[in-house]
Amino acid sequence: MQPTLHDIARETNTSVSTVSRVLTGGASAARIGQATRLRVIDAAHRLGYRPNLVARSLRTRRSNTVALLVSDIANPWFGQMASLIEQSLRHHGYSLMLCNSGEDAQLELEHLQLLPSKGIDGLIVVPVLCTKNALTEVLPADLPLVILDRPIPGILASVSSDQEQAATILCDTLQRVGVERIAVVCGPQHIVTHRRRNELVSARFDVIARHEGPAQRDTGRQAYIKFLQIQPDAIVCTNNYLGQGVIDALVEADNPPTIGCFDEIAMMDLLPIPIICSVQDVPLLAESCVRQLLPQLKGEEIKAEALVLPTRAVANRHFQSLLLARTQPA
Amino acid sequence: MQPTLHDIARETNTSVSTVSRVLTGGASAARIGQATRLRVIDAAHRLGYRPNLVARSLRTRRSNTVALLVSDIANPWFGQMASLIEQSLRHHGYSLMLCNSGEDAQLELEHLQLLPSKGIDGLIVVPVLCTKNALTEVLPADLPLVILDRPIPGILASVSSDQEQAATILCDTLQRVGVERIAVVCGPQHIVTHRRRNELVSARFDVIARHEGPAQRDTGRQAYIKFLQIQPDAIVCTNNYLGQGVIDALVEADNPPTIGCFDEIAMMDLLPIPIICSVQDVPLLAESCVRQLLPQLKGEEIKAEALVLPTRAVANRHFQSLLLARTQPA
DNA sequence: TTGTATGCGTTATCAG
DNA sequence: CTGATAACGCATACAA
Repeated sequence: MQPTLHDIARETNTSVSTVSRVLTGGASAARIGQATRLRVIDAAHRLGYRPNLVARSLRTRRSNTVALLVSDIANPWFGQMASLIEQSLRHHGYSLMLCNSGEDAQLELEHLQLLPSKGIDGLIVVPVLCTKNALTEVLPADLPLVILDRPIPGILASVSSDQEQAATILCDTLQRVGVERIAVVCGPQHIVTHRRRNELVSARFDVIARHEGPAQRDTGRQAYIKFLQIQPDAIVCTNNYLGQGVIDALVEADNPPTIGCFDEIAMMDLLPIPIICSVQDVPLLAESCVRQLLPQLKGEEIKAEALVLPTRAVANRHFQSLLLARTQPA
Repeated sequence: MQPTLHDIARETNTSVSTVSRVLTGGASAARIGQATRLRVIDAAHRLGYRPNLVARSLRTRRSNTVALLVSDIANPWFGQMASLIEQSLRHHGYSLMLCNSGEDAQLELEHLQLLPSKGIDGLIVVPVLCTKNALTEVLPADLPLVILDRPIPGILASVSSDQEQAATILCDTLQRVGVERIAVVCGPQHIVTHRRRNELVSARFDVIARHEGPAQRDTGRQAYIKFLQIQPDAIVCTNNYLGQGVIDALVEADNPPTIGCFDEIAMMDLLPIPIICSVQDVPLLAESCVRQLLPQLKGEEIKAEALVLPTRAVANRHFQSLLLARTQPA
C-alpha cells in the first residue's frame, strides 16, 4: 500500500496539512519551520511517498493533463503529430493523454462523453463526425478545446491546413505535366478534409473514376485494381494512407500513372513513378495547436482565431524530370 | 458546473446513496423500488448527469484504464500496435491511456513514476532503458504489468518476438543471394532489440562498417552517406525506421546494395532495390499482450510465461528475382 | 509556524 | 427498500 500524507504525518509527529504544505512546495511551503520541513521531506523520501494524483485532482479540479483524441493513431501522420504535441505540452507543464477514435464516429462519441469526467484540463480533438452542436452538447462549455486538422464551422479555436491552397498547388503542378484525366481515391466524404480535397480536385480535372472507402491502405489497393482498365493520366489520393495503398498495388503496372497525394509519401524519391505531394507543416500545426490551447487553460478569455496554415508541394525525382522535360522541350 | 449525485438526490427527494445505487446499476440497483428508480433515472437524464470518474476512481481504487507506455509513438510500428491494443482492451471493458517516452530514458522514468499515482489499473510498457530493479523500485509491486517488445530478464509477463529466429531467417536469406560483406545501421545499443539484432547479424557476416544512432530516419540517412565509399553487399538495419532512412538516402546510388531489415518496409515491392525483411506479427503481439494482462487485472495470480513469438521473412520483387537467378542459373 | 475541520463526488457499511 | 454516515487522499480556509 502506497504511503499517504497521513502516514508521513504520523511518522514525523506533524499533521496532514503541514505535510501537504511542505510537499506541494509552493508559497505555503516557505512558511514552514526549517526543522519540521526537513523532517517531513526526509520521511517522505524514506517512505517513498508519491502524491495520489487522483485525490489531488478531485480536490483541486486540475490534473495538468490534456487529452488528444486522434482519429487514427495507426496513421503515422497522427503519430508524428501526437509526438510533437506531447513534447510541446510537456514543456508547458502538462502531460498528454492520447486517445484514439479509429475513425469511428460511435467510438469518438463515447470518448467525448467519457473524457471530461476523467478530469482532464483541456482537449484537442481531430473530429470524425461531430458537428458543433454535437460537441457543445456533450462537452462542458468551459472545457478548453482545440479542433485539429478538420475545422468545424463555428468553432474558433482550431488549427488546420488550407485545403484550397493545398489542392491548388497540387492541381497546378499536375497540370504542368499535362495531366487531364484523373482517377480519385478518397476517404469517407463525411470527413471534411477528404470531402473538400475531393471537391476541389474534381473541380479542376476531368474525373473519369472515383473510389471511396475508409482511409486505410487497403482502400488504396482496391481503388487501383478498379482503375486498372481506365488508364487515367494520374491518380489523386486524399491522404497519405490511401496513397501508400495505391502505390503498394502498383507493382504490376507497365505504364504506371502519376500519383498526386495530400500529405507525404515516404521514400518517394526512390519510387519509379512520378509523385507530387501537397504536404502539411506538421510541427507548425502541433505547435499552433498548443498555442491555441494554453491561454484557454490559463483561463484567459482570448478569442482564438481559427488558424489555417499553408502547405507546400513536394515532387519526387521522377516527377521533377517530367517537369523538366515539359519546360525544356529538346 | 456538472450535476452530481447530490443534485439528483435533491431533485428526486431521495438520498445520495439511493441515486448512486440506481445509477451504478449493479446488484444493488435491483433492490430499489421501481418508482423511485425511474424517477432517479429520469432526473439523471434530464440534468445530463455524468459520473465523476475521478471521484469514483478515488473511492473504488479502480479506473478500468490501463496505460500503454510506448518508446516512440511517431514510429508507425508502435502506432499500429497501440491501435490494436486499444481495440482489444476496449472489448474487455478497459480504456487505454497512451503515453510516449520518445526513446528517452529520463522521460520514461518520469512516466513510470507518475503513472501509478494516476490510478491506472495496469500498465504495458515498451521499455527504453529500465532494468528489472529500476522497474520494481518505481512501480508498485501489485500493479499488473506486461513488458512489450523488449523483454527484461526476470520479468515473466512479457511478449516479444524471437530475435534469434528473426536474425536467422534474415541472414539465411541474405546468404542465399551471395551476400558476404555487410554494413550495419543500428539503433542505440542499450535497447535490447537493437543490440541483439546487431550482435546476431554481426556473428553471421563480415561487418565492414557500422553506424549507430537514435532509431530515427535521419540516422539511416547519415549511415548511408557514411557507407557510400565502402560498397557493402548489403546494408542491414535493426528496425524499419532506420531502413526507411537508408532507402530515402539511396536515391543517387547507381549500384544500390541489398537492404536487410527488421520489421516491414512500406511499398517495398515497387522500390527498385532488393529488400528482405524479417517482420513481426503485430496483431498477435498486441493480442498476446492483452491476454497476459487480463488475468493480472482480475487478480488471478496466474504465472505468465514470457511469450516469444516467431517472425517471418518477406522479400520484395527485386529480392525474389535475385533468389530466382541464384537457384536457377541459366 | 502549525493543527483542525471541511469538502471534492463516489461508493460502501450499517442501521432502520 | 432506503437513508445517514464514513471513508478514499488531498488541499485549504480558518483557528490557534
